[in-house]
Amino acid sequence: MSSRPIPHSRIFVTGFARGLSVIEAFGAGHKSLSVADAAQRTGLDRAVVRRLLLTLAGLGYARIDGKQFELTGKVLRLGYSYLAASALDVTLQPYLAELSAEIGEAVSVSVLDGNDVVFVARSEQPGNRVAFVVSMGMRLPAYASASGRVLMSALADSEVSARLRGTRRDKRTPATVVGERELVKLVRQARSDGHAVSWEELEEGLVGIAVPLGNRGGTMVASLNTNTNAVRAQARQRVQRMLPRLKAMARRVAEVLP
Amino acid sequence: MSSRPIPHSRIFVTGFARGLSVIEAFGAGHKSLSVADAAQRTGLDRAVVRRLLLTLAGLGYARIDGKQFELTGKVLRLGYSYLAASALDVTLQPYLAELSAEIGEAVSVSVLDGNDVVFVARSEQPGNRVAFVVSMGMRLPAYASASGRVLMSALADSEVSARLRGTRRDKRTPATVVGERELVKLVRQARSDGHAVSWEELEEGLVGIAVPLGNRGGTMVASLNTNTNAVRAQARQRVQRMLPRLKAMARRVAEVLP
DNA sequence: CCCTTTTGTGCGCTCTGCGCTCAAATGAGC
DNA sequence: GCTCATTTGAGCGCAGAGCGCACAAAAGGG
Repeated sequence: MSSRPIPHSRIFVTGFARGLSVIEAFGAGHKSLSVADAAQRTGLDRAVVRRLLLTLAGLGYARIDGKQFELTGKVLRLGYSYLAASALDVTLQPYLAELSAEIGEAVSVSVLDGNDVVFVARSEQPGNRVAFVVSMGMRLPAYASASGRVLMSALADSEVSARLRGTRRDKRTPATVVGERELVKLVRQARSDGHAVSWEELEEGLVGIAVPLGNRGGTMVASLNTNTNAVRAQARQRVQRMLPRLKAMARRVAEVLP
Repeated sequence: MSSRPIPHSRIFVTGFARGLSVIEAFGAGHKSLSVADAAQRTGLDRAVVRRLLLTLAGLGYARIDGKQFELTGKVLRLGYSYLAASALDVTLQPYLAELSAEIGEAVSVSVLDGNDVVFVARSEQPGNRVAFVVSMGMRLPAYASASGRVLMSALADSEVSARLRGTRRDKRTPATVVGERELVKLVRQARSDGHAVSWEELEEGLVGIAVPLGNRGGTMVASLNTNTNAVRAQARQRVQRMLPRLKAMARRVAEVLP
């Protein structure tokens, strides 16, 4: 006679949904959780959480240490399913490497998840020539990053406003734009320019440059971005030199994206 | 009268386990799956898979496009739970940046998952000074990488043998060691040396260097690694110069790891 | 040492979700 | 365009999975 949150839609596997929420209950500052901790964080009954955690442990996604549960590296496979699936990572790597070498800065590819930009591929050019892929997972707030504005430019203005309204917008640096109307205008700008540049809005000294990555059909699937340093001399000219190269690469990549 | 794989252990949430296997059914070359595809790949009944996929979609982890399902960026949150939780990423970042600057090469931290080494943190030093974290997810075969050997050195020899036997060991370069006995010996070597070096075993021209990262209690929690180029002159001396710095940093880091 | 609070777990009952089934859609062949 | 074959979507009755109560066992607190 207690909780009846979902009226059993008959096509919804409650146990699965609850399990996923348990995985997400881990996170910053919650490396290990006891059954009771996890129950509190998810709002589920302790017995339920216990079964779910033991299931995770049984499958190797978690480890039991006394009464504390910890996720194992295996959970990365779940996220990896997405990355490997959206062949972005693998398909794009040679292009990213080439572009990175050309412009002398690390380049990356990101997609939109809610109000965050999520990085899914990256290539760096660290003086040393051994190409080494490390990708995935990092999140940035969409409103304050060039890539976020490019990605949001694929949405309708009303949707952009709605998302902005639903996000905490911190003034991360003095230059960060946080006003909803202003941001919508910047997204519109990105739409018509076919690129976005963010000057020290995310971090002092950091300039973000992003262009949309479309497929042959012309639908935007991701954003191609790079950064440069605002404090070095001639940052402006540098950005102006980089932009056409990013766009040229985006055009080439469009041919190979499904 | 069909499948009865698990006799209901009473603490195992089947729906959850099956759901996770559905997520993993996506992956390289399987960006989008129909209900039937996913059913075949997981070996589950179509009706079951359909419910699970619809559940994923309902929660925003998947998107429906006609009869094809696709994972969304939200699944990265699941893996991210692990990364954020194992504060490795955040805690280590300043140390990694310092080390990377000191030795002039990208450095990274990895953990063991089964037979793979998984990267969980990284810092690069790409000429530009803007520190930018991109981490997570990349996998390498443990047997052929320095970090893998260091990480396996925390296991008992018998366990190492067992894992090696259960892995396909390709000769990725002429230098790759693939013999089980030889590899066990190398792991033992890593254990007594407190480090491992892999000369062009993973990729031609690439030298991997790894040391264990322990916590105060002395239990190994990860591996700290870097790479250098085998073809540049004096690679050997360079490795000899880098090793003590890696070890010194590992000692410092041990103080801050839980 | 007793009492309070927190945590772990057994177990009966109900409601979930399984997987049979059939219907609808798709498409192949003529 | 019609028929047949095949694939996909859903309804529904039944059984047993898993819910959550309630008790037990630790873990403090005074």
